[in-house]
Amino acid sequence: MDKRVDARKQPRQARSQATVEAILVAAARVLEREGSRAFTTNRVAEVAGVSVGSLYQYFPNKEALIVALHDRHGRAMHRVIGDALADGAHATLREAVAAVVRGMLAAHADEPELHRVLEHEYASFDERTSAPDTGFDIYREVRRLLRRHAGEVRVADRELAAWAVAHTVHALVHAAVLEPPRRRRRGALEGAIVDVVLAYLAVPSTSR
Amino acid sequence: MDKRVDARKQPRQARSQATVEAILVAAARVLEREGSRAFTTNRVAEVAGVSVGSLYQYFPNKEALIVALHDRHGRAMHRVIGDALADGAHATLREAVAAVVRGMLAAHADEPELHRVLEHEYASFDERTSAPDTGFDIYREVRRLLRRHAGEVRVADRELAAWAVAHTVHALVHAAVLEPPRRRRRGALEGAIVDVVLAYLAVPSTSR
Amino acid sequence: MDKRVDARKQPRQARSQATVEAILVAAARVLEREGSRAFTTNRVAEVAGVSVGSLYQYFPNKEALIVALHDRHGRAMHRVIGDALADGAHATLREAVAAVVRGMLAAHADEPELHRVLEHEYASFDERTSAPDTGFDIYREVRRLLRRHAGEVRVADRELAAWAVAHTVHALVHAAVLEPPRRRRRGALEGAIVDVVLAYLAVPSTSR
Amino acid sequence: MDKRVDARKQPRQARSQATVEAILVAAARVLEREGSRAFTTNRVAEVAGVSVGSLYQYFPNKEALIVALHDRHGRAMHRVIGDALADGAHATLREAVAAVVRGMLAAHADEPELHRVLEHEYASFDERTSAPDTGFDIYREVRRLLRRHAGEVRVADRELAAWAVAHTVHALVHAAVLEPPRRRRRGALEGAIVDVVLAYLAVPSTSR
DNA sequence: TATGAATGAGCATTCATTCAT
DNA sequence: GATGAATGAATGCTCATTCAT
Repeated sequence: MDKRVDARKQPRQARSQATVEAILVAAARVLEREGSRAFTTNRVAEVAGVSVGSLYQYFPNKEALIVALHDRHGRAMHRVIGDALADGAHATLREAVAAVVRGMLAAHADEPELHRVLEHEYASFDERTSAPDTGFDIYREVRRLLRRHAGEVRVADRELAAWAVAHTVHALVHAAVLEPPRRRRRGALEGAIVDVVLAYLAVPSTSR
Repeated sequence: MDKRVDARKQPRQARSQATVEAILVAAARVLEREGSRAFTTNRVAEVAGVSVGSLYQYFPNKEALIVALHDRHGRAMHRVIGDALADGAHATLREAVAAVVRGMLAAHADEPELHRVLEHEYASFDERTSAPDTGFDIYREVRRLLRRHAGEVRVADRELAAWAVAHTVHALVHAAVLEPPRRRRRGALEGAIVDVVLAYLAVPSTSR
Repeated sequence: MDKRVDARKQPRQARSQATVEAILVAAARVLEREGSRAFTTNRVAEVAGVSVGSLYQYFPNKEALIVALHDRHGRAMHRVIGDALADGAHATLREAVAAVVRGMLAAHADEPELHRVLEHEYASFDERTSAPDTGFDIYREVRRLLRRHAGEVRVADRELAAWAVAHTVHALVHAAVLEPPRRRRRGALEGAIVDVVLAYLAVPSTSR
Repeated sequence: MDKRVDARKQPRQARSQATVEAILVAAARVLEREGSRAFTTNRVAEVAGVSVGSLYQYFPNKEALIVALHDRHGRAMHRVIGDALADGAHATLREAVAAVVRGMLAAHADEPELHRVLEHEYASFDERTSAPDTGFDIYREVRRLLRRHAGEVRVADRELAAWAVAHTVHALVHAAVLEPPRRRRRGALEGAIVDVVLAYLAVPSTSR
């Protein structure tokens, strides 16, 4: 029996939407500033300025909060990448990748802790919980990116490359905001991330 | 006031050492197979076949188990890298990196879930917990690697490169055992990881 | 870092106040009838007919129960003494002391065991516990008493006398309800206590 | 079924006696310096420099430690009073009482905390525990004192007076070492205690 | 709808006591 | 006798969730 994690009901009135919004903002705030230990439904409700009961009116359980936040973040990333791939937005692969990296860094800069915690909480759900796919398939996005700039991509196995690039960018963006090397500006980190990706994509892969 | 997480007492008798070992094995097993939610001291003791009391005889609290496991893993990784860098072990940078990647993949293959969970639990400790540094500084290792093969390294900022490489390898190794792309063998993933690293290190970085 | 022992939240609704009251009554009952060993938060909640959770809603920890009970008792004693010292209440020192002793005996008669246990538990708090002063300073009360009836008091060191009287009355009242001598009625004990105090205060103290 | 609290076995060899002694000294030390919370059999054994097993060789359970310490203290008090009442030791009642008070103060001065804690622990034993009477009956002692100096005693009910005196002295001696008034020397406290007792005994009691 | 008091299963941790060595 | 590793029942406390008002 799967546990429901989708929002309990769609808020239709403006007031309800405001409540849902307040709860999600509070959830993110608690996760970011107080850590996952403090992330209790009562605390979130308190920070949101509503009662626990109201929280449960819109979210069937605690996990639903995580799912909602995760989903939001996924959509934001989707937008970032979509913008970078918009028709005619960027002439070269490097420019496109740079745009994506810049967008992701910006999206993670404000609440770095949040995204690390979110990721783990989301991953540690019971198998029984059917975390609905948010419709954001990063693979697809990266594949689109590689296809669109196929001329500049030398790697033989494009699917494998998409896997490597997706995980590399994700990890380096997180590292950039959570454990940046001493004394480097964000621009330098952005450059390094782009370099890693570009060097890989531009050079013919080892015969194997 | 820091929370102690170091081992409570050094087991001297053979019996005690066996107990400590059983507890750590059980802790890893629970984390791997039952997830962090099931990771309770009572459950760990049960799986280890000892009483909770015995667990607390050697570990001052639950976090100490995480620290011990994390520490063990850190030492193992240290060994893997150390071996790959041993004098005359590998002639080229590619061979050295491949050896490291192969060793890390092997070390993560058996209990992939464990390492993901471990990482998060370790990271989510309170500030108050003084997690002792395990003495394993991956930066230093990577820097050593780059220095030793300086001739093959083109990147201008070697420190920044060490940061990028360390995080990239770490992330891709984890991804390889946790979310591998469909139908690729481990050898192919190893190759891709090495390619990402090598391409980056071998190509002159963007002026920036 | 002090341990908080003050009430966690002020009960506002009538229902909450009833709960708090039930918990305190249960706490006193358990202490009195089952002893300090049985004084567990679960037991108190059970006797109060509420869940442990409710107990913790109003008392941050077990010690807070002791503090609350101690505080209550202190206020009651304060009232007893205050009444005995009210303007024009008693013409002579003997009458005033007798009124105080009578009031204290009455206040301790119902739950003698409770007050003994309470006293020890309260005294045995960790240094770290910041037991708030209940505002009941018996010294001050006794000093007031002696000052008001200064004409009948012969002791040279009035401060010292206050110390002696306070501790004597306290001890004898407790002894009267906990370990009374065989076959004496309460009136006789009251008389003896008053005699001890009066004789001391009325007779010029030894030169020393 | 009563719980045994008497010493488990009489140590006959010198070594055993030394062990028992070490354990009791350690018990007193822990109670005095670390409080009743820290008073665990393991801690006592550790401080005594023996193993828990050895502790249980001589004391059937934790309570037996309390009983033994209580017993020791009782015997010491008995000796103090006995000395003060020895034939021809003191000519007047005041001198005898002063000797008793001085002896008791001295006996409590070193480990004041110990005696407070001891008293409560001893009192809070389960009914089921048959704490053996140590043979020290303070009433008898005080009655002997009053009888011997009958000429100076004016109180009508000598039994009642013994009760009052015994409890008063006990309480004031404890208060003198635990909560002495500011700036008074021990001599002054001793004087005050003697004054309280003497004034009471010397003055004809109220008709009642 | 909103509230927040109430619930109680569950978890980390302690400690008196035993017993194999 | 002595040791100290092992035991496990018991305790203080938390927090997701419910439901009467």
